[in-house]
Amino acid sequence: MKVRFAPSPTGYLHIGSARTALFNWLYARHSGGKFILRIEDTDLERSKAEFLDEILDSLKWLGLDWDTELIHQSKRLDIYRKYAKKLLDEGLAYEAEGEIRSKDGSVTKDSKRITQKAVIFKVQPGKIIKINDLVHGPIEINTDTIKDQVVIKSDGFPTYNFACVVDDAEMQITHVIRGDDHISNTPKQILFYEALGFNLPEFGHVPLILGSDRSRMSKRHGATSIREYREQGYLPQAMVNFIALLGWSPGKDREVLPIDEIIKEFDIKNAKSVNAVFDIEKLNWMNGQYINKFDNQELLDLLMPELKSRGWISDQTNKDWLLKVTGLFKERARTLVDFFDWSGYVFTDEIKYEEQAIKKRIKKEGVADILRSASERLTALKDFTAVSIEGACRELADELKIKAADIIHPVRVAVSGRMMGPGLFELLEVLGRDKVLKRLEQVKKLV
RNA sequence: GUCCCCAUCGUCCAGAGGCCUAGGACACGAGAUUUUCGAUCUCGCGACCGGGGUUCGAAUCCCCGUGGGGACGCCA
Repeated sequence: MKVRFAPSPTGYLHIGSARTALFNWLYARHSGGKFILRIEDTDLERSKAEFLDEILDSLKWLGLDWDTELIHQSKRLDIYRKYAKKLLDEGLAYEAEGEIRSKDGSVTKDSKRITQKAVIFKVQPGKIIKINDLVHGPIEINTDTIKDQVVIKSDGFPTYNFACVVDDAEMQITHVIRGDDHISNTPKQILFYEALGFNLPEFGHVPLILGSDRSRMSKRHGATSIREYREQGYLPQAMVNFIALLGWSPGKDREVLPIDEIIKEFDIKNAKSVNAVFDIEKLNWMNGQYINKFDNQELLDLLMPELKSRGWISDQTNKDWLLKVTGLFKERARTLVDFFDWSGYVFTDEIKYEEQAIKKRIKKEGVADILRSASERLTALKDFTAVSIEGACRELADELKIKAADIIHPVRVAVSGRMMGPGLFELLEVLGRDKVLKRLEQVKKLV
C-alpha cells in the first residue's frame, strides 16, 4: 500500500491541500503503507523554491512526515519523454506546431519557451470509462466529452495529467487520493494508463473545503494557508484534528481525539462525498480545547520564544512565576495570540485602559475611597498571596458594608485596564505588591 | 453551454430499511456561578430540498425535478 501527496510549488500550502495530504498520510499510517511526497514542478514560470520550502515547513509543522526522499518531476523529464515517444511510435499520439497559451487564453507562437513540437494523445471517441471511486462509488464518463490531450508541451515539459500517470505508475502508487476537482482528470489519466499498459491504481476523490458562501475557499474567505493559521496562534494538533473532521468522522460522536486514535479509526472509505464549509468558530473552540489540555509547562514552552522576542521576559525571569502566569490565562485563551493580547500588562507597565472600563468601574461615586482603602489594606498585608488578598478584600467589604464585587471590579480595572481577565486575587498575587500599589495610585488620575 | 459530483439543524458530523417523536459538537438564546467573562455548568432553539415510486415499513433504496459545487488550459 502506497500513497502520495503531490503539491506543486506555485503557492503556499492551502488548507484544502493540507487536508488531502492529511487523508493520504492517515490512510498510510493506518494501514502501514508508505506516504510519498512528489513535487509537481513542471510549470517553469510559476514554480518557486520559496514556495516549496513553505509547503515542506507546513507539512512538518502539521506532523505529516513522508517516507522517502522528495521526488521532483522536473528531474525526470527523460522518463516522460520516453513514454511520450512510445505513444508516438505506436501511433497513439501525434505532433503539433508549438504554441504557448497565456492565462487569458491568447495564443503566442513566437516564444523563447517553444523548443519543440507538442506531443498530443489521440482520444478515441465513443468509449465509456468506468471508475470505482473509493469515496464516490461508480462513476462513468463517455470519451466523447474528452478532447485530445497534450502529453508533452512545446517547452518540452510534460503536462500534469501525463506526468502524474507516469509517476504514479512507476512509483507503484496503489491509492490515488486527491481532491474532488480532479474527478474530471481521472478518465483522461485512465486513458494514459491503458495506452501505456500500466496497472490502474484505486482512486479516491475527497470533497472540497468551501468558504462560508459555499464557494471554493479562497483568500476572500480569510486565511487559506496553513502558515497563516500557524501565525495566528493555532496549534498543529488542533488544526489536524479539525481538518480531519471536515469530511470524516470517527463515529460515536467523538470529536476531540489524539492523533493515534485518529490514525486507528481512519479509513478513506468512510470519507464523506459532500463538500464541507470551513467554520472558523469551531476551529477556535477546538484550539481552545487543546490549549487547555496542555499543562502549564508545555504551554509555556510554546509561548516562550514570542515572550522573549517581545522583550517581555529574559533568561533571568523566574520560571515558577512564568508558570503561574501561563496558568492564569490558559483557561480562557483560544489561540496562542490571545495569550499575548491579554497578558501584556502582567509583563510590562504599559496599561491600555479600556474606555468602557474606566467609565463603568472607575469614574463612579465612592470609587476613589474604595481604592484608597484597598491600597491601605494591601500595604498592611503580611503575605501577598491570593488567599490573604482575598481575605483582606472581603473583610474590607464587610466593614464598608459593600459587596466584595464593588472592590474587585475597580481594582481589576486599576491593575489591568480591562473589565475581563483572570480571577482577581490570583492576578494580584502574580503581579506582586509593588506593581499593584503603584497601579492603584496611578489610576487615581483617571477618576 | 457541455460533462461530472453532491443534497440531515445556520455550520461540522452521527445515521448502512424498523433502534429516529432523528443523536452529538460549534454557533446562538436563557439561567446558574454573585470575582468579571471571552471561562465553567445546566437548559433551550434548531434539520432529513420537493415530487413520485419500491416496501408491511424510507432520512436511509430507485426515478424525476430543484438547488449547490466542480471540471472543461501546451496550469497543476
